[in-house]
Amino acid sequence: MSPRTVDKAARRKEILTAAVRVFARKGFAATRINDIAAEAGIAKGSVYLYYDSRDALLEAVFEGYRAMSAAILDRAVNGPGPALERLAGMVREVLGVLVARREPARIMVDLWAASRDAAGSPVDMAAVYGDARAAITELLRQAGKEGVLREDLSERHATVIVGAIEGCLLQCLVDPGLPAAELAEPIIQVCLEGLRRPAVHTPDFRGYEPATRPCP
Amino acid sequence: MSPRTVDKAARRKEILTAAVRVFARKGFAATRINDIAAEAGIAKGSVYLYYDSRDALLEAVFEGYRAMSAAILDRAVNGPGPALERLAGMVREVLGVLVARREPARIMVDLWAASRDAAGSPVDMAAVYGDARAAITELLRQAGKEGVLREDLSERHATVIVGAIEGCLLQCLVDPGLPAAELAEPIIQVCLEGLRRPAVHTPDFRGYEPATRPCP
DNA sequence: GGATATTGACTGACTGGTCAGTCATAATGA
DNA sequence: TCATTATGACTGACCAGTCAGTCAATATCC
Repeated sequence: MSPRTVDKAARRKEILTAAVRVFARKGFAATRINDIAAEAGIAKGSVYLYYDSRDALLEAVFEGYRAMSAAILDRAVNGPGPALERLAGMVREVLGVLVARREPARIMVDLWAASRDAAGSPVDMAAVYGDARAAITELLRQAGKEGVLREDLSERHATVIVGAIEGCLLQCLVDPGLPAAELAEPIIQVCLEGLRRPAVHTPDFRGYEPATRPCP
Repeated sequence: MSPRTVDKAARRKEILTAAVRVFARKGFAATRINDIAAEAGIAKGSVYLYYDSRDALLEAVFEGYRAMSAAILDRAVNGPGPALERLAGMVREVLGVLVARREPARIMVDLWAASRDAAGSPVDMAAVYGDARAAITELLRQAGKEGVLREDLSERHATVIVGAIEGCLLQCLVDPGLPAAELAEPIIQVCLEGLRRPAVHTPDFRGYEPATRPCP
């Protein structure tokens, strides 16, 4: 190589990219530092010139994921247009990412498991889910202002929406036969129809109140 | 006769119970056979008198979970009463199990990750999710017969419901601050309201058709 | 009863292998 | 030359699984 002329930041990124590829292929637990070094085309010792430890590498992978997640949420919360359309768009985007690049999502499961190990784990899944809940709670607040929601909503409902998205992702990961792309619309249908302001006339026609619109 | 006989099956179960406790406490990856032996109050070597390997123990834990899961689903599918009420009851039961005994669910995440490792893993999460989807698809079919559902439903919607339940479970596991018990009703609200036959009068009052019920 | 033999559940030190992380040495360009 | 970067053999810790040996409970015989 060319000592003194290497771009440290670029090299760090190369290693990180290699690590993501190997993690996705073999799973975090089964990945050896040697595998990552080989994937990056360098020696094992060199990995340690750029990352202090295996855990530091894990943390970097996690941060990359979290940044991607945060970007998607941010665009949904602060974007233009009606809030519910942004929510629907976000669901489509998340499922789309899964279809386009399975690695990030696949790795998340390993991170999940890895985070269980030590108390001082660098991977804080609670924060990731917390961010997602906060974003969707905000979207629901915006939609509420727009007057398109039922009025008995709480943050619990945001939890359910986050859960529906995450749960569908997991199923798609476990079972590659599931059509991830085609789940976006059912998710939107189930969630949003359940969130829209109920019709004055309830679905089963009990409680029909003709007096609210007197006949001419 | 044999000089001394122990109840092999009972001892197997003791070890399994100990394993579940340790897995729940430390996570599967971080659990040593020694830990399990200590928890069961026996020596390490004795564990191998009852289970061939660490993986065999993992498989037994998984089968126990799957049996519990299957029992809940079976009761919902074949129980008495309207299908949607059984569906709602099942959601309450699943969340209730999480509240009462966090271990089984917690372990599932580890099993999830463990299943990623080898191709010949004893843990088949795809089958677990597949069973759940099949059960809920059947519940929706029953509910459809009862005439209480929208008519454009597919198995995809069952996937969303499974996902919502599973996703909420995960969030509760990661973040013990979340009130698992209080999520059952929001899940039911979001899912079922999204599934019921839409009112003739759409929520935004466009398409209002007073002619359907003529004034006296 | 009690002396002796038999059984098999149980033990834990040991083995063989794995792997994260280290460091002495080499290579390279300024 | 010399500072910087790269290397890969090496180390020490760790752990799943083994197996030769222990011992308490039972069986059998006198």
